[in-house]
Amino acid sequence: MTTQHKYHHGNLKVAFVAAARDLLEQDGLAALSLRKCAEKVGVSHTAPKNHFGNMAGLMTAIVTQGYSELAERMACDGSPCQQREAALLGYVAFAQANPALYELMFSRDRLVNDDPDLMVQVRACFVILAAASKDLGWHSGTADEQDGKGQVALWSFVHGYAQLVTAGRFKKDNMQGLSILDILPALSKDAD
Amino acid sequence: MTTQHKYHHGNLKVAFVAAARDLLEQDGLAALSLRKCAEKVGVSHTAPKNHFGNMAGLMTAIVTQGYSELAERMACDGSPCQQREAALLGYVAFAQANPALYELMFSRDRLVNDDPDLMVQVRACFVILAAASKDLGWHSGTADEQDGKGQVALWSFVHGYAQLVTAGRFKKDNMQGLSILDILPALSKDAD
DNA sequence: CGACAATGTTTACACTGTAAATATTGGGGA
DNA sequence: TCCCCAATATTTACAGTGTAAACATTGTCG
Repeated sequence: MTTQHKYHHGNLKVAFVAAARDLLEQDGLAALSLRKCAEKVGVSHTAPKNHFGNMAGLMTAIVTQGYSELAERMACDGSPCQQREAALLGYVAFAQANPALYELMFSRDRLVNDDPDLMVQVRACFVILAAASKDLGWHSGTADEQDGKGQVALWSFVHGYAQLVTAGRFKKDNMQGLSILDILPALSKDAD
Repeated sequence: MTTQHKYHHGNLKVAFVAAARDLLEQDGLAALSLRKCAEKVGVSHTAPKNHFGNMAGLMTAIVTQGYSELAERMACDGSPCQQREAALLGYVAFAQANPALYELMFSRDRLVNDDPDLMVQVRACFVILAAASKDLGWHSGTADEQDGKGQVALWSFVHGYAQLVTAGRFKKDNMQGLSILDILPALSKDAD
């Protein structure tokens, strides 16, 4: 009974997302296809249409899960300084652990960008990064201006670093033994 | 005679790259296809095989041209401070003017990453950014250490900013009237 | 218990990249 | 000059892709 094939799979949505993520990290973004996912799950290739609509819908679901996991990786309960370090290290670690998914998460025209679930998870990540950019001391102006600029600056920095690392644009010559905490400007000010 | 169709196109390589870039910025990265390029050029759909080998070869050619243009946009003959400003503004302007091409330029598995021509152009861009990161004053350590970290930091920063802007991850609320020069930390130190 | 919505399958179609065989052209040596 | 050959472009073919429409199965709720 347990392994018996039923006409209704039950939770095909989560099975599809899992299969898609396996294919994504195993063979790369270009090799991801609905039909391979369907074969992997053991279901006809048009089954996902009921759950995701189309390819963009499936990718949006994967990416939404990705942002959720990214938020988990960045979360920290310690001091502000510890929060910042955890967020940055978690961000880069996530990108390195899921490079193909990370690329898809910042793709321009493959996702349903106005998907409500996706927007919620993206916002959750931004909130964590916003908290991590408090009291950076990078900018002048009022406290609000400092916060606004600091948020944009910190996210730009960590995202650019993560993508350039995962895309292989940094040669090892410059990077051996360095983490993002060593590269971030003026972070050492309150580091110890 | 001038518009007469010849069996040998003449300079089909540059014609294909131009057609591909048109399609790229018009319909997005997902809509780029060899067959559409061929139709646009007015040639059979297997013609590019002799020049580019495959899709990755064509994309590599487009991206190589992109890096060349990016270097042009960043280049500046003025003072070090002017060079830095020109490089950063040119970088962001290029990304905003060619968002789909810019995304492709940092794609992971669609390009021939060890292509000699591509590596030359990528390196040229890095050289300009390295010059622009001189005397940033962001890091401590020896001059060499400062330079190495500053190069990685500045490229991370500008690339992350450019991609997050073109990907629409920044809401207008935080960004109205601000340029990257306003966001860069500690750049105002020598800005005036 | 029966209708109905949810879910999955079958079939079909247009489109894509790639390979192999073929055709055309132009240029460089006899 | 002429002919051969390499470069270049075409034709044909094939496997793979996403998507739509029609159909089949299942669970649920009145």
